[in-house]
Amino acid sequence: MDANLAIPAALIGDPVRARLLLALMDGRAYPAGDLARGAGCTAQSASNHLAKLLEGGLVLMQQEGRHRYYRLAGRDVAEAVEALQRLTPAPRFTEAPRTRAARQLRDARSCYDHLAGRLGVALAEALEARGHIVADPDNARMYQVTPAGERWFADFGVDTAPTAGRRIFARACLDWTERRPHLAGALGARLFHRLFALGWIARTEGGRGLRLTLAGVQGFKRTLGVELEPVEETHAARARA
Amino acid sequence: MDANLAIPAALIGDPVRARLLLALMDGRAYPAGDLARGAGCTAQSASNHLAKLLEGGLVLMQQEGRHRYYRLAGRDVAEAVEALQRLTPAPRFTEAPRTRAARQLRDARSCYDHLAGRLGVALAEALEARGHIVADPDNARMYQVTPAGERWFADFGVDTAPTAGRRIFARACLDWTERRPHLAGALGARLFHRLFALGWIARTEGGRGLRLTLAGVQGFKRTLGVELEPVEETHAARARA
DNA sequence: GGTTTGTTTCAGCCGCGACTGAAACGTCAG
DNA sequence: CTGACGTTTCAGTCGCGGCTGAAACAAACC
Repeated sequence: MDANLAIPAALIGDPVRARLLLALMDGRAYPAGDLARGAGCTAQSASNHLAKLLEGGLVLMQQEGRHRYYRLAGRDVAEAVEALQRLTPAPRFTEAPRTRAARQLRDARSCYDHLAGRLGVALAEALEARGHIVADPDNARMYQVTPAGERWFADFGVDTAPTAGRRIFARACLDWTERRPHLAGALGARLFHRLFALGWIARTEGGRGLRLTLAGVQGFKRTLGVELEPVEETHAARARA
Repeated sequence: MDANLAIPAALIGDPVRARLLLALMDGRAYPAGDLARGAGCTAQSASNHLAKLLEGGLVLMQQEGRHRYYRLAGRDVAEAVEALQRLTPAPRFTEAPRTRAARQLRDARSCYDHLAGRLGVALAEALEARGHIVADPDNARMYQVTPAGERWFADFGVDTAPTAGRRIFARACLDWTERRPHLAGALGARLFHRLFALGWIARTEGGRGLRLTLAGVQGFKRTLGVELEPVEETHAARARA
């Protein structure tokens, strides 16, 4: 009956730790140094904070050679972070992010195990516009897959059979930058992996974000009739090309 | 892109503020002094903390004479608190709460706008055992209402029409003390109000909890065939009777 | 083996924020 | 008006916890 929820809340309540957790929100595992850079703090500081997060059970760690990879402890942690994000006031007249990396992150990123950012929102809205998914009238946080949508997903190579793990199937996850929903849940995760397998999206070089490839631009145009712009590449990647 | 989720998290991260928020989790409004007593802190301390919660937008305040009533700012706040509660380690071999008030709270309480505690879990399990609701196979956090359930709810005086507000209809809310789901969402809220209107449950005197009345014991036996024990009354209420 | 890199540990400093007692303020009752 | 009550404000103290630089430690590379 005690207020032990204050423990995880206080862990998330430190700005540096919050940034570390946000950097981990894509569900992947990163070495401590990368996270320190991503959170904009020194290595000692990150190490200290990550140790606290580890002890608090919010992250997991596995040692791999001389690297220590940290990742979110589970979906519950990601959902708590999202729930807290929803309590922040919406940035109504926000300016465009200055750095290219920040812009990439706004444009397209992975959110634990599905697609997020402007691309994620655009995809969900395209699917909805084409009648493949509809917002659940009873539940603002869910999509329903229409019969036409079932066929589209099947053609696209995404299984729409209910999940065995009793996981939310087609969740409408409120995008933290766009403040509009994108497709999450088991269906969102499957679609994300399929897009990856098709080469329509790719991890950005060094960055935390995702990149819509030229194949993706053409693919989305063909299958959904939606015009998207390829995400700008980094200097390094452009130089190499 | 900044980590402003740290602000609400830090607000919840203080043990006293967390207790204040837990005391408000039933969704009702309480004067500051009551909350101070409930959280076990001085009036000054509570006032200070409540001012911070107010500024952070986690609670709302309305002045009524010389009282200032505080209540949760909305469902989002309650859901964030619940999400954080899920990150706390489950008390596996917890001892029975010592005080009568704490025991009442464990037995039956309201969780923002629906029934929780042992009674809430027992009710959800009875509804599930009778086949009125089933756990959604695709979504661990949702119930589905069966055709038989539709009839039962209608007979009981609870409307099962989808909600206009696009709110989650039959949510399975993980009970924080029992660690098992109870019925939440719009359907849970309607059922809660109906139970209240029928006089099957009542607010405890002075406490934060709920009381299963004798009418409730008989009613649950008759309509669901489930044997429940009336929640013990307080000394004061017993003396008055 | 020596060096470099990734990461943690340690000790010290420093500042934010929570707690306390006293006092002020507003409202209601007589 | 006076007193009581609920609540907030203020000033002061104090301790927890984050930051920093230096050093230790471990693994990999030459």
